[in-house]
Amino acid sequence: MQMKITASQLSNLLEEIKTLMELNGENPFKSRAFGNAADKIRELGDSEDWETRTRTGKLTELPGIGKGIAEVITDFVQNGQSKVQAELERALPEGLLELSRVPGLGPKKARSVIETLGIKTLGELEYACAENRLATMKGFGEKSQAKILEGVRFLRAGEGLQPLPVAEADGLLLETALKKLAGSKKRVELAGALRMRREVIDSIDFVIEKGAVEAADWKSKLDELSSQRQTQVPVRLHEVAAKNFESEWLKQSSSPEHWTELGATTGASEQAIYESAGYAWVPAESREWASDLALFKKSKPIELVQTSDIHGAFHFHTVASDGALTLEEVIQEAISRNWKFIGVSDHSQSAFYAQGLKSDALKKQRDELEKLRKKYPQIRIFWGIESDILGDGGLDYDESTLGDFDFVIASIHSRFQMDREAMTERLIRAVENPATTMLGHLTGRILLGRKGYDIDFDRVFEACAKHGVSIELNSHPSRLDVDWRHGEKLRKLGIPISLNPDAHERDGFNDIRYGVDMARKACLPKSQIINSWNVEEIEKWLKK
DNA sequence: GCCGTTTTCGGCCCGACTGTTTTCAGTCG
Repeated sequence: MQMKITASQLSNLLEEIKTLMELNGENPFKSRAFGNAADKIRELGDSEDWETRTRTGKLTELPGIGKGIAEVITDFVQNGQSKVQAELERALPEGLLELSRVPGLGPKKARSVIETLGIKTLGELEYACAENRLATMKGFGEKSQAKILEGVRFLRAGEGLQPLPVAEADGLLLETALKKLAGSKKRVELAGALRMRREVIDSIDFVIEKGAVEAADWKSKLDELSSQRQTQVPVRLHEVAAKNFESEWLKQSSSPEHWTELGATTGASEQAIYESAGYAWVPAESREWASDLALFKKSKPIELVQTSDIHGAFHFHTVASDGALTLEEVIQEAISRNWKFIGVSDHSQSAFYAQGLKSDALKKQRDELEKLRKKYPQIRIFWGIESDILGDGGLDYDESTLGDFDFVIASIHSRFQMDREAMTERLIRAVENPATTMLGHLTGRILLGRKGYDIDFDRVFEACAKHGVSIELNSHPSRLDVDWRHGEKLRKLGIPISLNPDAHERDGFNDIRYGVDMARKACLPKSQIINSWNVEEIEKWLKK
């Protein structure tokens, strides 16, 4: 069966080849070339017809794609697999791919662990750490062993777990298949963690009407779909009689705490069940804490933000630092979404790894921005910077440079290893800086990849409230940081929350929907979400 | 591997940190 070739298939392939080359110790510039080509393809997306471009030999017209990479792509498009990728995989020592995922273990050290200790799996590595065998190896010691052990435990906890967007794609695939099997007479609905928009998904749940599908049919359908699925997240079907469908659907789309707190169990619809208990309908994503239910009292339910309330957003990177779009392209994309405002913020000078902007680059961007403001009067363009928070809590430019921006996002990008007290002080100092508008990705966590650093949230939140500093809800699905679980504190302190895509490419604009999901999970009122404010309100707030 | 040119080679982003070492390799962002 011929499947349409998508940009994400191709960029994933090239990205994987890049990783395999790194692990194989290839020339770093060569592997980077594959990474660059992957970025380019992702950036162009499916506006390109990749099959036609491949067939007609026009791949090399794209910058970053030369003869070599065009051959790899052609091979993949024609044969559905890549010889280069297969060869690289063959050349790789067993276990290297898995072990190199551990924070602190790069290609060199992972290889050394495999060769010296004969370790091939995370489980073996964990055991070797417990046995103190790593610490005795050349180039390793007590501390690196402890760090690696922590990394292994963190990764193992993530097995069978997937980030929301990845599991969501599987969920849609399965939902379509299930509904087709069930036909129009029997109901099938998505429930569980996916319907609740949890940031990490541990199972894909459906509530189905009794007799909707035969177990054997579903099993063979699942087998058939397994090659198209991107995850091994377990799938669960909850079968229920038609008369109890709504109540079961509600139960399977709520936390146990929420379900218990609600108390009511029967009704013709979810809405009716909530109403009979004195509440307005609660969206599934907001059914987490028992105490949040009170926010939905029928007399005066909380108004949550929705995607249609989003008039704009802050935190976009451009080609001036590590983004893929030019300043003008970012603005045009915002306009195409009917946004009323956009806040661009490239990296600051200390962010070498991301080509942070030095003073001449700042001036250049500012001049360009002035021209674009005239050219696109239909949108308010805020000029900002994502300033690194330095080790001592200071920001990255002098006071007068910082004063030129409309807004400043203060973020930590280095020195993650500080203890709780030092990190808390560092953040508070950044909050106290009069130039700071908002705190970026508060804990630096990478979901399923890296724990955030430990801070005293209460103290940081209180400092934000005191100094009128907003907190970013970084909407990249691997961050979703600040965590929605802090919703009650943020609500009580009334700290303005900014749903920031932190976009480095066109696709990143879409991530804001995950920010909306998390804001709804946090039960933050719409009025607290900066993106829903009109331009005058934002300008007034920024002036303060 | 890609690119660009003063074109067929040489450069491609690089600084900080960590833990190890006893002057630096490896990892990270």
